Amino acid sequence: MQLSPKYKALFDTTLEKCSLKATKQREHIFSLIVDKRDHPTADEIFTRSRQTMPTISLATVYNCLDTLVESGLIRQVNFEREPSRYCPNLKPHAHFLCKETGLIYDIDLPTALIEHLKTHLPENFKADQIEINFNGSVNRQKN
Amino acid sequence: MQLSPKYKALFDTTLEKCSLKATKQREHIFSLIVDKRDHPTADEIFTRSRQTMPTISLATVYNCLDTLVESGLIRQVNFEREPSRYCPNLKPHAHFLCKETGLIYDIDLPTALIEHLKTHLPENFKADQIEINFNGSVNRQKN
DNA sequence: AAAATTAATTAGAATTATTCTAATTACACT
DNA sequence: AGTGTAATTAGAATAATTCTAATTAATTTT
Repeated sequence: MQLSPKYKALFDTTLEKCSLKATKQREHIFSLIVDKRDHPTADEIFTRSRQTMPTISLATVYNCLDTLVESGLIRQVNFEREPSRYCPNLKPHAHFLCKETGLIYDIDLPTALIEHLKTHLPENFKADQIEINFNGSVNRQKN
Repeated sequence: MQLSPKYKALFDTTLEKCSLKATKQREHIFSLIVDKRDHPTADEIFTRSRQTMPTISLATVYNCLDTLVESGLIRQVNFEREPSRYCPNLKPHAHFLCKETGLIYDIDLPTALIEHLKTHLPENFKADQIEINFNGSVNRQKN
C-alpha cells in the first residue's frame, strides 16, 4: 500500500495537472491497483481498501476510480455485461478475457497498429480512445 | 416487420443448426433489428416490438436477444457501462460511439486486419471473438 | 389424434452494479 | 481562525439485467 517514488510522482503531477486533489483515499486506491495488477472490480477494490483503510466507503471507491480514470492514471476495462475492471497499464494494449478462468490478460500492441486502426475511420471521425477486447480461452500448455 | 426471403432463410437455417426453435417472437425481434439498423437497446427493442406484438414481455425480449446472439444472427455491442445494443451487421467491423450524439456507427474493417490483430496473442491464446470500440466525436462536415 | 416431453414465453420479483442525495469532513486561502 | 470549495460518507435510489415459477406452445411418441 505504499506507492513507489515513481508512481507517487506520476500520481501527484497528474492530479495536479487536472486540478484535482491528491487525497489519501485516491492514493490508497491507486496504490492497490498498481500493486496487484489483476484487473479488480470496484467491489474487490473496496474489500481490499477496507483492510488497511477501514473507514473508506464504496461511494468513495467509485468516486476515486472515476477520478483516476478521468485523469488517465488507470484504465477502465469493460467486458460484456460484467462489472467494470481497472487496469494500471498505460501502455497501448488490448485485453483478453479467458472464458474458462474469468482471468483478464493484457495484450501489448504496437502503437503503430493502434494508429493504423484509426486510418479506417471516415475522415470526419475523431477517436479519443480505442478499446480492443478479445474473448476466448487460454489453453493450458503441456509442461 | 417482414423478413426478406434472404434473411428468413438465414434465420431458419441458423436456428435449425443450433437446435433452437424459430418462434414468432424470435423472428419478430430479429426482423426489427435487421429492419432498423440503429443499434437499439433491449428496452428500445421491447417498445418497438410491443407496437406490433403487444403481448410480448421484456423477459422474452432478453431471452430472444440472447438466443440470437448465441446463434450468431446478431452481435451484442457494449460500450462502457451503457445498456447493451444489438447489431445485425455480421461482416467484420468495429463500432464508433460519438460522445456528442450518442450514435453508434459501424466501421468496416478488412478481415485481414482482424486476423492480424490475433497474431499478437501468445500462442496458447485462442480468441473466439474480438470487439473493437472507438470513442470520440464526429465533426460536422462543412457543407 | 391424444398424451407425454421438452422448450419457450410470460409476469413479476430479485439481483447487481452503479449513481445519486444530502450531510459531514478535510483542505486551501485569506 | 473563518470562509469557500472539493472530497468523502452512508444510505437510498436507479437501471439494466437475470431469475423464478407458472403457463403456453411445439414436437415426439404412443
